[in-house]
Amino acid sequence: MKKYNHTTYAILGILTTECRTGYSIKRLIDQSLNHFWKISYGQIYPTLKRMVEEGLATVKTLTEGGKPDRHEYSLTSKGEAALKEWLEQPIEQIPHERNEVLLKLFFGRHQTKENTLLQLETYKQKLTETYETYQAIEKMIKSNHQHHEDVTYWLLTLDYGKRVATAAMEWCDTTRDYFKKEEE
Amino acid sequence: MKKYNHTTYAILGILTTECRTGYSIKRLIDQSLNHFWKISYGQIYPTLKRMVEEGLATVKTLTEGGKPDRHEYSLTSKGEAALKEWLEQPIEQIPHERNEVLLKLFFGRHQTKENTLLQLETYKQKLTETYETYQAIEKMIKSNHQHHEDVTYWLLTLDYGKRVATAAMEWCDTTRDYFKKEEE
DNA sequence: GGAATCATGTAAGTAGTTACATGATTGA
DNA sequence: TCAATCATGTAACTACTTACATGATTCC
Repeated sequence: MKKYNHTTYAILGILTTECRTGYSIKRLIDQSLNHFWKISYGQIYPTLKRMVEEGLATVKTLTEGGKPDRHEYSLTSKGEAALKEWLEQPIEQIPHERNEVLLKLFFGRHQTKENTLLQLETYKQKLTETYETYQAIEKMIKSNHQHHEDVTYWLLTLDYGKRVATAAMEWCDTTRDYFKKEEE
Repeated sequence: MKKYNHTTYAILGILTTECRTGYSIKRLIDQSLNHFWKISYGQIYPTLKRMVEEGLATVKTLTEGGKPDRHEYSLTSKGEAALKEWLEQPIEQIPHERNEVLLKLFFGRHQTKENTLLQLETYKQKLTETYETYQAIEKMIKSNHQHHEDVTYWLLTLDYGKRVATAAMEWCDTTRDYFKKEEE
């Protein structure tokens, strides 16, 4: 079967929920997948168009006076099959993260200790905020039972985010202590 | 001061080591930064060219019969200043990882349990390999004392990679157990 | 009255990958 | 003799972001 890009698969998956428009797809991503998958309108709208051309989805245009036309997308059986096929495919590569903090630390010899410590503080601060966002999302998902069939899976992805963030925060602490000890 | 892209800063940093050519920059990245920063020749060569145009580096061309000309790059004081300035800048955003395994799990309702378990197994397998690679890099860095001034920093970035990989592996185990229990 | 939400999309630009092209030397 | 290493680079392509443009409704 033909291969599509990641954005297409992400949208195929989202169209299995009750999200039907580009706008609501964006909202779902921002609210629930944002910790491991971001996407912009500049990708969503052209991708939706292409998906219809490819026969993965159909579109119904609802015209209302004044407002822009509302485009409601639905999966075709071809779309469903493509999603299933992708889900069954084991991943080829683990994601390679690009980490700016580590890049700066890598060249740490050219910085002052104070600056390195500041970088670590900032990073930990951001990680803490991220962690709190995860907890907020978790709360929201749990209280909003509309999609109860998906909830378990969604929470598992959040658990991943929390664990990784925790490990990163612990690294920040250990590394900070290391530099503090060196200062003495 | 003018802002440059991440690739430029990465290369500025590497030019503080004894790497002087596009080829050896690529090698250093593959051997030591690969766990959080990848880069291809298609980026390195055009970036080096631009860096010379911008006055961040100078180039000396060494012609030898037969072989392609060897281009040796050196930082200018402007280049050093740009690197220092970037190092002092605290990061604005933590890296947003795109994780295909999580994306598939997010739509796990449309998969069989067996398939989800298989995905987790594959992911854990890859993480294990990654972890082992980190240990191999660590060994290599420790035994190769040429760059001893940088070694501490390089090892810290590896520690990060190991911790995060460990957390991810633990998540794999917990999640697997969760699905195994459900099966009963 | 003004911000937020709903709703669409495009154009220009940046970033990055992959495949291709070339060819000498060194070591097993 | 064959693979690996050294060494350069470009062209085509894919992916993604940001800024822009439009405008009604709803809530504070």
